[in-house]
Amino acid sequence: MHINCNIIAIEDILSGVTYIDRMTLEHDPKEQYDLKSALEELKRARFRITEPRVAILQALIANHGPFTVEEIHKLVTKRVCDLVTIYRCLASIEKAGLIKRCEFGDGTARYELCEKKNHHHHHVICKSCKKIETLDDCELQEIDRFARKRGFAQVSHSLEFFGLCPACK
Amino acid sequence: MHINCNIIAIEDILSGVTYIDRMTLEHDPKEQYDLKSALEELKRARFRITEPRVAILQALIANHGPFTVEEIHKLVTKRVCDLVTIYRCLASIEKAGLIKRCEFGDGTARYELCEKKNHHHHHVICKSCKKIETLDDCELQEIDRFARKRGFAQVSHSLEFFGLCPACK
DNA sequence: CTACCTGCAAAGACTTTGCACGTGT
DNA sequence: ACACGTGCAAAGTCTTTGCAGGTAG
Repeated sequence: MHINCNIIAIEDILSGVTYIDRMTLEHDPKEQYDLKSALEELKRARFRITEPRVAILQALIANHGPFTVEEIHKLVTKRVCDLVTIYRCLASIEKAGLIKRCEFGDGTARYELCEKKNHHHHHVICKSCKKIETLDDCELQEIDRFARKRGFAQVSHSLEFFGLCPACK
Repeated sequence: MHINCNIIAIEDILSGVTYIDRMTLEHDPKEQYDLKSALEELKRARFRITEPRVAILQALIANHGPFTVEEIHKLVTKRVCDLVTIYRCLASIEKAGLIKRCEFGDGTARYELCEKKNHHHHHVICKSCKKIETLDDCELQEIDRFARKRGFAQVSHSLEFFGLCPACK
């Protein structure tokens, strides 16, 4: 298959978009998937390697999200595929365990690349400019005990912080 | 104004609805608003006391949520007002600080009565039966420090747990 | 070759908005 | 009296689904 590398610079696309902070785009990639290993994961999960899927993975590897479906569609250049295909591909890629769907209470889902060995983190969202920052090493590994104490199994959680970022204060 | 007390028993309405656990309906009401003080709050926030608003508050006082807009509409009996009015009333009542909007990542907002003096809590949601339980006294009062360390002000957070409840295990 | 994937169009679910009429204060 | 609230209808936003044609393995 010929992979048409239609990924364009996120700065060009998102110019004027305030709620994605440039800061978050530079992210320590030490645990991130590269394209090769991501495609291997996709294959292992019995999904086919198609141009839209490769383009989405490239976009999410090159730019640190989370991004809405629309944003991802713009990132891969609308020419690559239809918006509906982005929805469907994101669903498959999520099933393969490569990306994670986040909800921040604004009624729109966002996706971001998982890190290898499933190291998870939380977000801080500015109430004013909507910038999303990532909290690494949040020291909350044991937080699920609150649910386990209630007899729940297979516990996971979603934790998002909202506030005014230094610039908006 | 004549307040038509059209609230009917939640058991009658929600019969067969699995995702609202009966358990959560019996909730220690020590810090809950009663109708009188809730209406006073509404008045203080410059909102008018209307039949739909009274009915919604009665429903939320009598039944421990969180509930979707549709569920609240059923709780107050569809006769009281249109679904659109429920949306608008919930927005006003939330602005008055009496109820809280929650999002659990299924694309549907839910509302629940606040407790007086703003004592907040978190939820545990069963991945299988979708039952929502409330975690009181979660010992996480200091959790906002994670965001404050990043220079954020006016920090709040949303924390939801997902897992398999004892019955579904 | 065949099951899986995609494009296009349409529908679905939830929520918001416009406007005329009604009501609380 | 008049600003605020409501009903009905319509539109808006995000997401899912159906079906015919296309493609990876």
